[in-house]
Amino acid sequence: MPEGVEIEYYRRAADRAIGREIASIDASDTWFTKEGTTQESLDDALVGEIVIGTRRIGKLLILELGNGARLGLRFGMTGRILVDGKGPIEYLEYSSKRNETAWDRFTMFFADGGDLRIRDPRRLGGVILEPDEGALGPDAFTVAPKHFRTRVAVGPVAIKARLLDQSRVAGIGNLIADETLWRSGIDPARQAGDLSDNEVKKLHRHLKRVLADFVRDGGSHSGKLQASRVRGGCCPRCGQVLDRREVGGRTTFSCPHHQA
DNA sequence: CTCGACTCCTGTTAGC
DNA sequence: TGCTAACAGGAGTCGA
Repeated sequence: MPEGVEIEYYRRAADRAIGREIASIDASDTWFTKEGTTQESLDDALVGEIVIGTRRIGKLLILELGNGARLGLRFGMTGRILVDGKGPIEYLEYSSKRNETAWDRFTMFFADGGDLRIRDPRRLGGVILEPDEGALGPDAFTVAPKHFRTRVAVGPVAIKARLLDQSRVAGIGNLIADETLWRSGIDPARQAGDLSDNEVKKLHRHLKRVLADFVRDGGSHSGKLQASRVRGGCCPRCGQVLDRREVGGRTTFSCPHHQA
């Protein structure tokens, strides 16, 4: 469930790596290194270098190194970041509440004795040297209304599927999408291109509010809809039993009464 | 190019 | 009690 909101927390945590020298890398889980990245390529590019910055595009966290190298970190659905043993999030919705060092899939050891690691029970995350940032759309936190309209509100695809498409706008996951559509009063299955100008504006406005609320309240599980995202759950606004469907390949909850 | 269907990963939980 | 099957969702691949 880490969505753009959680990755922003992770990025802030990763800021604690800035200024520190990388002594060694453990990328021995070869499933976790993606797109040709290997233990050897990481050793060559990173060991002895200093972390000089962090960035985030959608759900992709990027560490910038003194030699110009970039390291991309992905967290899948259950991945957490730990810096010097501490993480910004204790446990994730839909993930284990246990903490097992066996779930550490990637570790960056610093010369000062600390480390940065990804703890991911389900191994859906990954590590990519020089990730392709061009494949991602503009970040959901900063996307302008104009870009939101031209990239998202087009075509016959369900609006929810569009919101989840990282190449359109990056950072929206299942919970942010459901909460935003619920607040906007828009049915997730509506064709993206059929939304009125007013609905598109409303959607964009609510997206920004949802992101701000989720950052303030602790994560993507902190929405008003979240407690009702269970079979038989009722709409917090009108009390109707929520629809549970699959839209855009994801479990989707929506109110049959006020989302049209 | 677009888009739905399928696949991957594995801990948790519902149900028999 | 112990087992199995369904479920969770991010993201890549494939074929129409």
